[in-house]
Amino acid sequence: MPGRLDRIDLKVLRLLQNSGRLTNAELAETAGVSAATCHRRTQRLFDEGFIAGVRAMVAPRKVGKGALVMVGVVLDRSTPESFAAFERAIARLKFVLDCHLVAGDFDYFLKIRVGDMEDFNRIHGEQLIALPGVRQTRTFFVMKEVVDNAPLDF
Amino acid sequence: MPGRLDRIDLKVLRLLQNSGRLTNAELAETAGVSAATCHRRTQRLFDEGFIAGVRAMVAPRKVGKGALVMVGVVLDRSTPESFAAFERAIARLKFVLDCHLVAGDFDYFLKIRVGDMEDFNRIHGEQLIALPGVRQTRTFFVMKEVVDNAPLDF
DNA sequence: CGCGCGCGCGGAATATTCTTCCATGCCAGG
DNA sequence: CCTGGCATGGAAGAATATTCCGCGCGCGCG
Repeated sequence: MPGRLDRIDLKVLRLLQNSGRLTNAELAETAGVSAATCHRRTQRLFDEGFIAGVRAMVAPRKVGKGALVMVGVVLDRSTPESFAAFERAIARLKFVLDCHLVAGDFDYFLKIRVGDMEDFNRIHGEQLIALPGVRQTRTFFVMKEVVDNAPLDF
Repeated sequence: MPGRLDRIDLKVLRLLQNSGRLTNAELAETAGVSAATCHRRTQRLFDEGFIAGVRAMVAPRKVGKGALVMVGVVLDRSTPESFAAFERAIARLKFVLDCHLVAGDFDYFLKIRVGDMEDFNRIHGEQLIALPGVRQTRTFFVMKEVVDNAPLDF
């Protein structure tokens, strides 16, 4: 790990996590350093990979992606090639927000955003169960999003 | 819903989702409109809630949150009060990134970020099973993050 | 048809901000 | 004490944001 984070770096990180479009001037004032110093600190956070990117969080319902579904997947075989093929295929599916290889009753957990249940059923039938090596899937429709994509606490 | 999105709005939305710190000038040029128009469009996207916020995505491993865990939760009773109490308590736990009420074998699905397994075991024993109304939890350690928090496709 | 209205556009001007350069202060090692 | 390395803040020129203005277009009404 290239560098450690002092109090100011942490402050900048937290500020940018909450408001990614804060100007450098605003950051500097809140963090209590000069604009020049703040600018250097911020750039370092980007350059050294502490900030992987800055993203506008689009409201899903506003763009017709109001339905959230969690899906547990079990594969036929537990071979490295089997896993690799599945993961390669998953990467093409844009509606998959999360895909994690897990230990437990499932091989993978998926988090999927679609327009509605009908939308999901089509996708499930046409694309999910057709993924390479899939033995079974278990679908958990989300009825209420209590917390979705909360900011990281550090 | 207040307004629809034309081709330019969509372009700006997608650009900002991928690079939330693009300047208005850059946005304008890429979207093919004047800076003034682009500025108005962008502000509307914020004002009308199409963009819920802009967030710097902090690299979890860089800040000591490299471990991801999915947890299925079953409550004792399925009453509205029982759900409400659980949700209220969950909101205080900063390490919970997602908490969704689902239909199926579980009542809730949680996505949790911590430092490591030991960290999680402590939290599980001290905080998760102590949440109001929890009958049982099932833990799925994430062994590989294939896709994490992918941008929305719209 | 012609007219006026509303709307969104781009250009221009001002205010703000970014970005870099430079000189200073601080600290550790010789 | 001196020296080198390093991070800082101030200052200045370049870039940007934000607002104001007049224009053109389409639409509905007289």
